Amino acid sequence: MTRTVSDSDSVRRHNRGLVLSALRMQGAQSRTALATLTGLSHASITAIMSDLLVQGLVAELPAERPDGRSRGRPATFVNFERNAAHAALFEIDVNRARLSLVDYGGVLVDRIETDLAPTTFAKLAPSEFLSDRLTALLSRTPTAPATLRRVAISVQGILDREGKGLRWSPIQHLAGSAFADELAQICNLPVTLHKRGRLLAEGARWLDPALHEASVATVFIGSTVAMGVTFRGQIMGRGDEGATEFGHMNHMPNGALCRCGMRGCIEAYAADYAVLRNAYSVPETAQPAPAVPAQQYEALMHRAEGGDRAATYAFNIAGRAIGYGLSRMLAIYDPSHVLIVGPGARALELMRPEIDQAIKSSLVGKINGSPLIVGHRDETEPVFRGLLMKTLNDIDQSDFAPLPNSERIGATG
Amino acid sequence: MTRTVSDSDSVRRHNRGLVLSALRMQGAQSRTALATLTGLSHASITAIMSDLLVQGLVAELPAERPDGRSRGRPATFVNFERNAAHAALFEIDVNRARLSLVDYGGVLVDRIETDLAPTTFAKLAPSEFLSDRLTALLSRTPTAPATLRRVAISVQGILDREGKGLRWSPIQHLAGSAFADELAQICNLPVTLHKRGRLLAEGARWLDPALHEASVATVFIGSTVAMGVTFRGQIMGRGDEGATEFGHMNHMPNGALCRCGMRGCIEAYAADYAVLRNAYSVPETAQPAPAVPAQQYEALMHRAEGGDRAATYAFNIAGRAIGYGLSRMLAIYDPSHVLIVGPGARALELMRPEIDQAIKSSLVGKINGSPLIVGHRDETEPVFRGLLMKTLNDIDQSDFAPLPNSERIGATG
DNA sequence: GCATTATTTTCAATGCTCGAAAAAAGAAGT
DNA sequence: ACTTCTTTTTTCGAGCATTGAAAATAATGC
Repeated sequence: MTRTVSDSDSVRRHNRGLVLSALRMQGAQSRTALATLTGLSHASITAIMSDLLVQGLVAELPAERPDGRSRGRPATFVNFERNAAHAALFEIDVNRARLSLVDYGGVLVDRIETDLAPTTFAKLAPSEFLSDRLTALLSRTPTAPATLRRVAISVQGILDREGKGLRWSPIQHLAGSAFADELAQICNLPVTLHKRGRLLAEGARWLDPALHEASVATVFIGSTVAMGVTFRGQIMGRGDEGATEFGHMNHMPNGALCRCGMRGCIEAYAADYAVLRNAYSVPETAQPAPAVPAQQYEALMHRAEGGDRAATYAFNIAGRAIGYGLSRMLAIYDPSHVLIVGPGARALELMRPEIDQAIKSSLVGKINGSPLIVGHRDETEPVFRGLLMKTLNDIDQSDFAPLPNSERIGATG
Repeated sequence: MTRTVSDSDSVRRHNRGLVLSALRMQGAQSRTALATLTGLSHASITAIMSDLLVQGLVAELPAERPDGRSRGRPATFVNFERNAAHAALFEIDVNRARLSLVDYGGVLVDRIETDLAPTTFAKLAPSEFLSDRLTALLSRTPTAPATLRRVAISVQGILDREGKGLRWSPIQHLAGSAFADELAQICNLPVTLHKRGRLLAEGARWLDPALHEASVATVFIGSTVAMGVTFRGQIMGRGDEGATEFGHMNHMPNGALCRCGMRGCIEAYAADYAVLRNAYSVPETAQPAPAVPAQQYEALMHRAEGGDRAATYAFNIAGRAIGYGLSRMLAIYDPSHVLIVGPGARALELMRPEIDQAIKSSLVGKINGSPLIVGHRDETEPVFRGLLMKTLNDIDQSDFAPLPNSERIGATG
């Protein structure tokens, strides 16, 4: 038990949340449309909507449609009031950090990019770096600081069980620092930490409406291998924040050396550096290259597509590792779709035969059939999109779903 | 969106559910205790309770405690009315079927066991077999048929995505038959199908109150290898009914021959027949033994405990397969506890070193640390317990949570 | 027998939802 | 230009479940 709520105020709160997420998902809507989307009565929509309008969270759009051909009273559309809130979104990668300012309507307002060196965080405390970047960004948009409600950070690595810090990260000198909490102290705002793979799953939901309620595993293949999983539209993984660690799932006991220092990880067979290593017959126990230029990886794909034996072999190995990883995942959880994103998505067809075969060699894959495996171009946008939508959704539900203008809620008798 | 409810009746429904599950979990309680357990007000408990009493779902216990020393008005305890409902629970195993009649209080009323031959379901349609057994059971308890509300069936194998039928099963001639639906037709009752591994997880929740809200992977090791997983008290796996297929997760590409016909499954290294095969240096591609007598398996454990090389080796191999399986699972989902049950639980200490090492060789295992792995004696009871509690809970929530004595619910305006 | 103590019920108030009817705002027809 | 039609949105009256506080209940202790 334990959880339990007073349930009464929670109904209203829940319904507000329903309205907000309908708007979030479908964009500007008329009240009538919202009633059918949420299943609430028109009367309730009117009530909830007038609250939202008073609070300035949504605004009525100016009447449009001068193009005739609508019979009755024209609908007035409502949508998010863009200035109702802002969020700052960090995407921290191995060699780059990107900070985006977005408004409550989900529109990108401003953006700063910063290169990262392996030593950056050795010299400068991560929280200082972040607050510095944040200050720089905010100074350029005078109106934003007042309405900034969240700082969200995308990172790679393994989060602790509370999702508060990194236990391990491929980004040098980042693990072990409580930078999220520190930044929250400094800027006095909620700071949330998100595993990149998880945001991939969140982003995939918004890429294609058909996937929004489906069960999807989104696999990123590039300089790392990552995965995020949704189950009927819900993000899976431990906690709200933990996430799957597909890239470092073991593929072969005592196998190839991975960047993480362990051996036999899927990443050590399928990431760009692994393909490179195998294409050039470098021993699989050799230290992984620190970074692989995009052109070099692309060139390998071309060679393989052109029939080059060594390159083809390397992609076969990669496909095999991905395939067995998927087949092992299918044993625990089987999605209807697998989305391959990132630079490696372009090499999907080179890997597909081995992937298919690996899946077919497992009982679940054979019996239930393989999920639909599709590649998706967009390399980095799914992560940004995921971060954006997750953060806005969080503001909707946590900040704006309660607040019925007076403070005490519920029956007072 | 899409789901959405009218919310209003759903509040009442939800709170009734809260009361019922508090009772289910904690046993007989006073109203005051229920108020604190559910977080509802005393007034609401009174209202809900009087409904439940009128409907005959719960009953007040006769005042007890003649032993003095209680100051104020003595509490009257309420508990489930045992005859409010009955459920019939089938546990179908490879060589045995067990049918139990239980009442709404969770008490075992009657039980029939039947041996199964590999040809049983070739000669007799599964649904006929089941309805025959059911008739036999019900004929012995005249009062039960009237209040029978559910038939629940535990099976092994792979369920289809809807959880309506078996796609594959180690039980001969069972897959492909729509016996659940057919039985539902015959006896005109809801018939639910449950994967055994999943019930294991359900059962584990009830074994130890501390585990009820924890994240636990329960692994059965015996003639098969199965797993069920809970996440903060919620059963995981696809759908409500699908489940994890740990035993047939691939361990080694192209590895040992499994009973399922595939190669390299964990089961093919860790089930009793696999240990036997390895202990006697039978090639791992040899056809698995159809059944291993319990004594023979026990004897192997004794030999290994006594230091016998071949037996120790076999259990090491088993531990390795289990360990890598767990390590791979940890990448996707990491529970705080792993419960090992079944005959193989007795061999846990023989396997533990290899399990530990496999987990430590993966990044997540190394960084986050190994979950707490404990063995649990009870061989078969967790499954029964899981089937029992899941079915009763289902009756609570689905049948008894609505029904506010008149039919139309909600505001009527 | 009366005060004390703990459990349970009663009571009045509150706030949410809903359905139906009314109002609003144009388009179409004459 | 005015009425009729159509669709959207608001208003209104009612029902329900919840809650906190107060009252009732049922023993024990002195």
